[in-house]
Amino acid sequence: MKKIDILKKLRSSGLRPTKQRVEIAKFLFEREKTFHFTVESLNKLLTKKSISKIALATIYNTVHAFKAAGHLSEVEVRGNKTYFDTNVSNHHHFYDSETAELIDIDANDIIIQKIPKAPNGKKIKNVEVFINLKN
Amino acid sequence: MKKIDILKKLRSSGLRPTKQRVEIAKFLFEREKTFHFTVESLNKLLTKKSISKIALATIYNTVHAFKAAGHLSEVEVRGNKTYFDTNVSNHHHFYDSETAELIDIDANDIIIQKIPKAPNGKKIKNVEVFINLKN
DNA sequence: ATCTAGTTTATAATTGTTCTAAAGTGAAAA
DNA sequence: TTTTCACTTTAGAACAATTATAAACTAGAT
Ligand SMILES: [Mn+2]
Ligand SMILES: [Mn+2]
Ligand SMILES: [Zn+2]
Ligand SMILES: [Zn+2]
Repeated sequence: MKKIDILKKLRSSGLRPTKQRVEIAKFLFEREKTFHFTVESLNKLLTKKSISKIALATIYNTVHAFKAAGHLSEVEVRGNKTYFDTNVSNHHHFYDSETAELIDIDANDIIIQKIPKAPNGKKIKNVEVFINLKN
Repeated sequence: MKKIDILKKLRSSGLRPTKQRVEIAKFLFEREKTFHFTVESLNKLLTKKSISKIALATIYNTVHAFKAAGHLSEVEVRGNKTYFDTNVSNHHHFYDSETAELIDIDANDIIIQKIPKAPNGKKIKNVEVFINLKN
């Protein structure tokens, strides 16, 4: 992902491209593979990597803005930390509880044959499959 | 579920059947349908229902003991509260984010036709399907 | 009845997250 | 340029969920 795309991504989220936001955005989006993270882990990685320290509140704010703009999604994982995902397409996950690591599964790699109908007046918004792993 | 079963359930968990634990256990297990709850919601319901007040720490302790003994399971729901489930069999859920309500789906009501193989050396422990609802 | 390990409880501590309000910054107007 | 002002960052406070602590309190064995 190019620098110009990072700036586009920020502006399209209604975010001014400040030093901190650019740094966060580059860290999140300039990579080949999906990145799954918690705010805590992101903060640690950013602290390790960058010269300038970014306040935790700024990381929360920026991550939430990206989520609101649809550039990040939230993944549910047991425990009380919130996991985010740079893959915003409809997909599924393996979860390795040993390493607390998520692995993407492409939506096409899981086919559900039979599914119950939604209850009284409700509709199905989406279906998430979560595959727990063991050794 | 009979009183005798409640006592059995407690003893089988290595828990002495104290007044508080019996009260919690009866509230959780003496019902027809699955019960999904958070510690907060359970605490409110118990406070409303029973004469004696049970300390929050006791509720946490008891719920965790039941979970450890396999009498309760944990369900992952977006947000930072932990959800518990009296249904400990392998099953799936509808989730209505409007009402923050979980609805059980029998394991047999979902058939997965295609599933990717587990990564390097890992095995599949279980598969959880989470169906988000909308209106 | 006595003893003891297990239990309950109020409260403190910890953890993850959100809020606040003061200081900082930058693009555009004057 | 300087000024302006809305937007940002930040440290720390506040808040919410959970876990730890340690003193008072049983239940059940002796
Ligand atoms: Mn979670
Ligand atoms: Mn959760
Ligand atoms: Zn993912
Ligand atoms: Zn359930």
